[in-house]
Amino acid sequence: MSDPVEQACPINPVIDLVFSRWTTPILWVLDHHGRLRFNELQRHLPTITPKVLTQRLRQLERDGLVVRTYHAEIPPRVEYEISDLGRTLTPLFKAITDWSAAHLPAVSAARHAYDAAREEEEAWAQG
Amino acid sequence: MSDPVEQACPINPVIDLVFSRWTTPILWVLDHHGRLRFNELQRHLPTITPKVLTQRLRQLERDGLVVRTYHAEIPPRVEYEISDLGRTLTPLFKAITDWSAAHLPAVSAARHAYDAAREEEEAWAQG
DNA sequence: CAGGGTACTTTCCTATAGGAAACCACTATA
DNA sequence: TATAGTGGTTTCCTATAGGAAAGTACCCTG
Repeated sequence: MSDPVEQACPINPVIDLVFSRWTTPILWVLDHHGRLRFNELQRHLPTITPKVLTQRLRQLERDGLVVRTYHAEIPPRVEYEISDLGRTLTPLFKAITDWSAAHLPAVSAARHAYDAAREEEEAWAQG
Repeated sequence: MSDPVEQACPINPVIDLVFSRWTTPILWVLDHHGRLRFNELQRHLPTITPKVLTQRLRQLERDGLVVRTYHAEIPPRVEYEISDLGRTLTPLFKAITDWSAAHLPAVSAARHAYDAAREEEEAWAQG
């Protein structure tokens, strides 16, 4: 509570936790496909590198959002799945996708309007 | 839709929009204090630099989440307020703070457990 | 005439995240 | 014998975000 930013905005800690780069895609995939092995996950996230995938999975495991199961077979097999705690995020994700469906077009329109206005200003300044 | 990551996770565009660094604190402050001037905003976000504040405000304005009103007085006066579109995020923010209140302690506990397990492993490997 | 307030902009610097590519030990398969 | 597949690790490199500090143009106040 000593951090004034967190004092001003209680959402911040959740952002670091859930909405940092690659964490939501990983959770999303695990939430929709069940337990997956490392390479299966990689196939679902085609542009992620193994290094970063490992990093994010470790972080998610440490935060209790993902469960890692190591099978000491030959060859070794590792499975990742979303935890019960991770599953409590599902309604949040739904709320976000709903907002997205409802309001992203408006954002897009706002951007176009803003850019058009700026262009007009520039043309006016020149002509 | 050509980006495979966005295909895998419809939440991603919203993250770029709303949950990138400083944007939620700014929206949060504007949502709770109404229209504010540049320096007032700065006072509410004590650690933000003017450069970054300007950058984020421009971005939020472009995305239609914040309205900037310029008063051509002397000295000039500028006011920022959350837009109607920005206000549609309020229930989302509430959902996130609710989740935070309910589940952040579990995350914290998971971290401690993970760290403790790692320490134990190391001690076992050494002794 | 110095100093302060407004809303920024500009310059410079640095820390870090993240990507590319190679590597690792092991085994089954061809 | 060579190749592929397992789940990563290691090294190196770079782009960019973001911070610090100073500057800007204008005016008012003392």
